[in-house]
Amino acid sequence: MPDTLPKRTTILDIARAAGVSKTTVSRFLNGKYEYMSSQTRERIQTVISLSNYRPSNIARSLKNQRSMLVGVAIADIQNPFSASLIRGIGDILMPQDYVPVFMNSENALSREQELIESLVARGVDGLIVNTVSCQNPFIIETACKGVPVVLCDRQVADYTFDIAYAECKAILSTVVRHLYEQGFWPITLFTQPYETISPRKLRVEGFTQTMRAIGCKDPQAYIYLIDDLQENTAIEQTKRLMQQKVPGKTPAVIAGNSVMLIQVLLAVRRMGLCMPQDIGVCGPDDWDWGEHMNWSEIIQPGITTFTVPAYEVGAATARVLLKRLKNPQEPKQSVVIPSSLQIRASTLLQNP
Amino acid sequence: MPDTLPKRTTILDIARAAGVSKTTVSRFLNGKYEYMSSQTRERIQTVISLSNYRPSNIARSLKNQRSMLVGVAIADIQNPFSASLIRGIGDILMPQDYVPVFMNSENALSREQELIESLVARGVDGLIVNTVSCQNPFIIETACKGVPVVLCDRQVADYTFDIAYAECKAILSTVVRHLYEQGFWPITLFTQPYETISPRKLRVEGFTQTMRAIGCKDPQAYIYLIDDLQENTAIEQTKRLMQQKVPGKTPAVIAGNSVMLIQVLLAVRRMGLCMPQDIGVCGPDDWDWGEHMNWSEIIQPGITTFTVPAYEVGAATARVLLKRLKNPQEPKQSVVIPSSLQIRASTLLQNP
DNA sequence: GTGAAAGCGCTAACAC
DNA sequence: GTGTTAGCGCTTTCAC
Repeated sequence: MPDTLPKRTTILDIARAAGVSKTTVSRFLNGKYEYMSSQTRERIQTVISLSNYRPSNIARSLKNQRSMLVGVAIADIQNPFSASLIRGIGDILMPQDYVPVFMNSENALSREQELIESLVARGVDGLIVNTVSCQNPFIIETACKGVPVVLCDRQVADYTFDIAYAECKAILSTVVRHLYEQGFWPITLFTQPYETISPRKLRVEGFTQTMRAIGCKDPQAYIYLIDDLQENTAIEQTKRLMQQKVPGKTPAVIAGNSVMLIQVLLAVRRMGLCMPQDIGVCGPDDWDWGEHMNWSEIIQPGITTFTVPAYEVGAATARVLLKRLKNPQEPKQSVVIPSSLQIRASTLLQNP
Repeated sequence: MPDTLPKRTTILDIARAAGVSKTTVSRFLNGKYEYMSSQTRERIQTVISLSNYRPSNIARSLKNQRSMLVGVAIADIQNPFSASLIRGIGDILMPQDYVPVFMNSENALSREQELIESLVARGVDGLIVNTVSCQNPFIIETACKGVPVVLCDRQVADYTFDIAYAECKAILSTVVRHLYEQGFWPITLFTQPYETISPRKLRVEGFTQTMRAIGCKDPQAYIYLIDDLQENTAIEQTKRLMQQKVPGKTPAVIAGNSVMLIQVLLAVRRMGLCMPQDIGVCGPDDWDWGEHMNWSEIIQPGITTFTVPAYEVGAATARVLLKRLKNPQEPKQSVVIPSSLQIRASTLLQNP
C-alpha cells in the first residue's frame, strides 16, 4: 500500500500523553466534566488542542448504534423547489450535529427504493423522503421496521407518517376564484399525472371543487393532462385550448408546477399569444429566491404566481424528524405551510 | 429506552444459522468464493436471503478505515448550476458504491471550513469542493494532511489540485466578438467581485484580452462591478450604462453569471428598455434543463446565452476523484469542459 | 476449505 | 475521580 494517512491519532494516544485512561478522555470528549478533577480536565484539554486529534465518528457510531446521519431522498433534485428544500433541511439538522445525506431518486420509484435501502444499510438514524409516489409499500415497510421516517411535501397512502407539506388545495381555490372574477373562461388546470403525487392531487381537488362551486358542471373536462414534459405536449394542449376558445372570452391556464409553467409560457411565446389579452397564465413559484431574482416578474408581462414555501417545508420536515428522534413514542404529526397568491399582469384582465 | 430496533441481525447470527464461522460468512460477503466449497456457499446464500441481514457499513468502515463516503462542499446549493453539478457527481459516484454527502457552504468561507472539518471528521474517503474562494489555505492544509481533494469548477491559488471545470475564458472571447460584429458598443461585462473566484476571473481575463484585441484601450472601464446581488445594484449599473450611451450605438451587457443575468433582465424590464434595439443582453445559461424548458427562450425576445455544462463538470469531477482514490500517486489532473454560444434575438442587431 | 482470535476507535458498566 | 474491561460488527492474519 502506498502512503496511507500517517496513522490516525486515537483516544489512546491522547490518554497516554495526558497520563490518564481512555475512559477519562472519553468522558472529557463527551463533556462529562463532573467525573474528573479540573487539573485532569485541563491536562486533557491541552494535549488535545496541541494534537490534531479528532474523535472517529465511525467508531462512535459503531459503539452508540447511531450515526448522526439523516438520509434524505429527493424525488427530483434538479427541480429548483428541491434546492430550497435542501437548504431548509440542512439549516435545521446541522446545528443539531446531524448530517443530512441528500440523494436523488430521479423521479423513479425503483431508484428511490435503492436509495432508501442503501441509506438504511449505512445506518442513518432517520429518513426524510420527498417521495416519488404515494403508492409506496416499500417505504411503509421501512417505517414498520422501526426506521424513523418523515415525509416531505408528499403523502404516502395507507399509512400515517410524520409529514410537513405546503398547502395546495386552498390556494388552488383562491386562484380559480381570482381568474373567475377577472372574467377568464374557460379556466383550465394543466397538470402532470396526479394520481400518485399528493400535492398534484390536492391541487386537482381544490380546482375541481371550486370549479363546481362557481357553477361548472364537469370540472374534469377542464383538466389538461401533460404526460411527458420532455415532449411538446404542453404546446399541443395550449393549441387545443385556444381552439376551444369561447367567443368573447379569454381562456386561462393554471400550471400545476413551475416546470410546467415554463412550458406553457414557452408555448404561449411560440404561438405568438399575448398575456393576458389572448390567454391568462399563472402557476406556482417554488424558487424561493427573493424579490431581487424573481423570474416571474421578468417575463413579460409579469406572471401571476402562488408561492410554494419550499425552504419552510424543508425546515419544518427536519424539525419534525428531530422531534421524532427525541421521542419515538409521540403521536405522528402533520405540519402544513401556507401558500399565498401573488397577482401580476398575466391574469389581470380588468383594470384594478 | 423505549422500543429500539428489534436487535440487529449480525454476521454471527448468519454464521450460526449456516453452521459456519464468521470468517466464512465474511468471505462470502466479500465475494471470496475461492475459500469455500460450493455447498457452504449455497448454505450461506440461502440463510442470508431468508434473513433480513444487511452487513453494517459502519463496522465495515471501522475495520477497513474507509467509509465509502465522499464529502461534497457546494458553494451555493440554491444556484441552479449546483443542481446539475450534484446530479453529475451522484451519477458517477453511486454506481461505484460511493455515497456523496452534499453540503452547502452558503458562499461563506468559514462555513466551508466547518463543513470540510466535519466531513473529514466523519471519515469521508475523499472530498469534492466547489469552493467559495480561491484564497483558501485551509483546503490546502486539508489536502496536505492526505485527504484526497478534487476541486469542482473553481480553482484554488498556490497549490496544484485535481480539478474539473467549465471553460470560461475562450467563450467570453467568442461572446465579445459576436457582440462586436453585431455593432454593439460599448460592450460591458457585469460581474460580481472576481478576485477570489476563478471562473469569474477567467471570464474577466477573456473579456479584457478580447476587448483589447478589438482596439479598446481601457477594457477595465467596461467592467461593471456588482457588489451585492440582494441590492438593486444591477439596476443602478444598467442605468449608468444607459447614461453613457454613445450616440447612434447600442450598448450591450454580458452578465457574468445566470443570477446576474436575471437581475439585468429585471433592470431592463423595469426601465422599459427593449432588447436588442435599446440594449443587447446575454449571459451564461447554467440550468442544463434541455430544450423543452429553456427559460432563455421564453423571455422576450429570446436571450443569447453561453452554456455552462454543469452536469458534465460534476460528472468529470467525480471521475477524477475516483481515479485519485484508486491511484494516490498519479500526477494531478485538470479536466476542462467546453462551452458553446447560443445566439438568440437579444443580441441580434443586424438581420442575419 | 475453514475457523480462532486479534483488533479497528470508541463508550459504558462496574469496580476501586 | 479514575481505571479496567468488555464489547459494537466486521475483516484478516495465521493456523490447521
